Amino acid sequence: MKIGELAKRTGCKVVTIRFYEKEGLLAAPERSGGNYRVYSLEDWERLEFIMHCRKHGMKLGEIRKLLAFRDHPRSDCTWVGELIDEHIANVDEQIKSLEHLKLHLEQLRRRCAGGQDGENCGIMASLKHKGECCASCPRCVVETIGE
Amino acid sequence: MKIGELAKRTGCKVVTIRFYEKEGLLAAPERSGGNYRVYSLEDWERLEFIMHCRKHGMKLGEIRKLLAFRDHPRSDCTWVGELIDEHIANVDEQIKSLEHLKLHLEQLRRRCAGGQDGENCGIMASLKHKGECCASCPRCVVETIGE
DNA sequence: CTTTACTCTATAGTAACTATAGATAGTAAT
DNA sequence: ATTACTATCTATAGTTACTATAGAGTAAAG
Repeated sequence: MKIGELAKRTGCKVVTIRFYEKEGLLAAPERSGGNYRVYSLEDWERLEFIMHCRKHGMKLGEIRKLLAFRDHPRSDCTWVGELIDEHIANVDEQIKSLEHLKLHLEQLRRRCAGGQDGENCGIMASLKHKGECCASCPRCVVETIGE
Repeated sequence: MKIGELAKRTGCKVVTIRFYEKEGLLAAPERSGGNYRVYSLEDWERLEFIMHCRKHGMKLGEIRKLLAFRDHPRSDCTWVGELIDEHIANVDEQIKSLEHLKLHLEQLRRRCAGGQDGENCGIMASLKHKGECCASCPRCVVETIGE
């Protein structure tokens, strides 16, 4: 299987496959007579593993560790669960932060309905100061104190 | 006002201020005898504007446009509101995506309670395939069709 | 006068790719 | 056999918004 076929089967771009090789996530595969990369089914499976990890938002460094564990699966797997826990906490934090941001943006949006010039646009004016909600919403208060 | 003081007043790091200057968001300020940057109150306000935009998740390119508009506020501001709308849509999409990811991660987490080796860890096993939910949850079905 | 803190420039590194240029290989049609 | 087209190869640079580092000059305090 050449790189293009592997790309098609996995949905991973050709350049990205080469990139993963350079990064040491995939081993350098066999080469054909014409110096083309030739992949095995194990390579395919390994790439799928990598891609599923990526879909779960894992970093390449973390995936490297998981692959190493996969290659030498002797020791205790507890850290794997903890890694997932960390990710969940992380994702949670991101969601909260984005929801908060959304509030601010919606508030900002209401400041101008358009059709003004820059001097009279409420959005432009609001971008000079902190949002109105900052004094009252807990997230902003914490951020303000933290400054 | 030297760069350190501006940094303290705004909460923006010294290096970041210099970076914004290099990127053309802040004009190159006056220099003191000893070649130190000297900032005015206008510079301060401009930096605050930039930082508030950043807090709203705007990209430097977008901020550049907003600053240009601020500098020449003749024309119609409608695009500013549309820009905010785009951001809101964007943030919404990110939230949905993260909530979906969280589901997957929680499902993954339940596959192993730890104390196994790599061969018997349900998380490691699950990372070889797509998550269970993929056949039933709308987001995954769409992604699967898209492949 | 020395120490300490601040500032300067220039360069490289971060994450995870993406894009580009130029060369080579394989395949299909003429 | 020639042409055209596609896939592959390598190496390098660009992306975003900073961050880190090195090495040197400046200012303020003791």
